[in-house]
Amino acid sequence: MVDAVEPLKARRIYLLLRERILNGALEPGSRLPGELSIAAEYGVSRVTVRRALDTLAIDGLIDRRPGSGTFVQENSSVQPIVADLSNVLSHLVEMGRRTSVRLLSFAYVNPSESVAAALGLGPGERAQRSIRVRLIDGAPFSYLVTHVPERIGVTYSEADLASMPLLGLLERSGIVVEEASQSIGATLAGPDVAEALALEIGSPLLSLTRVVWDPSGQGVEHLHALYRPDRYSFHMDLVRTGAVGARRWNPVAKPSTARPEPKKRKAEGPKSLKPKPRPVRVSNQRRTST
Amino acid sequence: MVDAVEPLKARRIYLLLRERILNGALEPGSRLPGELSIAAEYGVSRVTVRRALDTLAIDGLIDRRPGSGTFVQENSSVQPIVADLSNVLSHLVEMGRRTSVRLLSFAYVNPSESVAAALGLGPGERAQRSIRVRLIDGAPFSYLVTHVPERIGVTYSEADLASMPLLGLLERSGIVVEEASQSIGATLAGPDVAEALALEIGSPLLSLTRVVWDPSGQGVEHLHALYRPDRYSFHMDLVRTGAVGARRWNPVAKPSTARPEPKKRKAEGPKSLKPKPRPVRVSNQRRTST
DNA sequence: GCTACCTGTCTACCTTATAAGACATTTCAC
DNA sequence: GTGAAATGTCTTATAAGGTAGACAGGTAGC
Repeated sequence: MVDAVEPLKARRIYLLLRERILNGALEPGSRLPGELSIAAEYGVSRVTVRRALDTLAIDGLIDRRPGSGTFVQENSSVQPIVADLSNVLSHLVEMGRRTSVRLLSFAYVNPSESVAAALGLGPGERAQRSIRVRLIDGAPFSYLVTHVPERIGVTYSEADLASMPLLGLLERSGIVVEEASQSIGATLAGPDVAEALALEIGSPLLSLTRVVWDPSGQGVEHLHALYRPDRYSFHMDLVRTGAVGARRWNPVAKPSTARPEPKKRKAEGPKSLKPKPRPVRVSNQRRTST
Repeated sequence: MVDAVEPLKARRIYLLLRERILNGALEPGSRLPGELSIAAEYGVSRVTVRRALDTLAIDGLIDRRPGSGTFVQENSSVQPIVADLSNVLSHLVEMGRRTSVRLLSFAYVNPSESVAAALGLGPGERAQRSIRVRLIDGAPFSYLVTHVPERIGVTYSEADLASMPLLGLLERSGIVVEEASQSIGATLAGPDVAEALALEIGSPLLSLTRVVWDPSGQGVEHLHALYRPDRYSFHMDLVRTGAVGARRWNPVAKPSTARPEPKKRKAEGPKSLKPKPRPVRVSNQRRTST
């Protein structure tokens, strides 16, 4: 990694500005505040801001014009892959893009206490741990650490894992996968993950932890996944249900068809991670067709 | 702001050790190598190692015993609030905890292009923008930026917004809220958000963007929410449905009763009864800074 | 042309991180 | 008890990151 290692504050500001540019909060073509304004905003000196801007310029994210200002490059906003939460597995195929997997690690280990508890393993019981990185069009976007009870893990090989989704392997082995529970959070990239995902240390990551059970309530898979938010985000559609006073949102069970591929990409500037500001009338269509 | 942000090498070592602790490579209760050994291992001075260990101690991940050694803490994980995705609004009340709201900003503005597009506003059409911070037991955990079309925003007052949920206000005003679309990602805390959430600049945040429509397909609310992942995370239970070859996950429609927070952590014993795939809370992710 | 504001560049100075030790104190195995 | 090894607490010195300000030169609005 070329790294260039800017010091702390400069790097932090670099990451923050980069984030705002990539997710569209700073619209392409627009002018950044002056270096002195940025310095004041973040409470640092102008030199430090300039170091951050230097790196952004190297990245090709900004265009600095002496006398005029610093501008966000036009093409710098990126549309992340969108994973529909109700259809977690098949979305990648639907996107019609090429994904591949790199298997970083494969071993039988004594799992940590939290993993053992989640899977319902007894003390001393081992688990197969694998670490994989998923790439789309050659670019890594997820870092997956899975634990599977040893007795289940032995039903497939390391080579299998490098070429097939884990859930598919489990089902091929006759494991019935029925229920799962997952939570979503955020964290920062540590050294290993940063390198695997081609990120700077300290970059933000989406974090997903999922435990999968078979019908008997026996844990069959523990997944800890980290996603690059600029390349991957979760999406879901909701409908409002329930009587007045007890209303709540329920997820829409969508058919597993592909989402209409976005044709244009300009200017949408998805605030944070909004995948596609989604044509407003779509809800109309769906409603009438339902 | 207490964090003191260790510098480069110390931070790198902190992150490395932290990762090894969190993913179980360093077993809870076990002793770390001596400070001098660690220093030699990473090629830094002992002072630097000690700084990293200081931070780990503040995080509660290690226990330093003079003369004896440094040990990995047994558990001590902070449980964040858990928001069930299918019941996003009411979970806070269900938790039986006191939440309050601080209204930071309230104004009618010209929305950014992306917000205008999401809400279906015409050019020049204004929107009411409010910025609120939610606190639980006095501790801030979310930063909410909402945009509402001006014609709808005028149906309630600034004081209303400071005391009632926005969706409640909308429904009180006769707006029928029917569909929504949201996506979840991760980002870094900028200066204003960091201050509002009592975080360091550059801390990781969960990001949620939601657009709500009425039955006619007209956008009524655009929400951009940022959550402290150490205090708030999303959770969902899933079931596997569909025929072989077209299987996918579907969310479980749960009754809106409160979930007893599972404090158990051990093997769960005989789980012959399958009906309750109770979420075994996995303390995978931990706060990273603050 | 005048002016205000921007980036580019440089200098001098201060603060902090890191290194490399010395030394005290505690713990634990023997 | 003794001694090895661990953390806690200093010191001194060097390196690196960050600050503050001045100044040159370009650009654009008036």
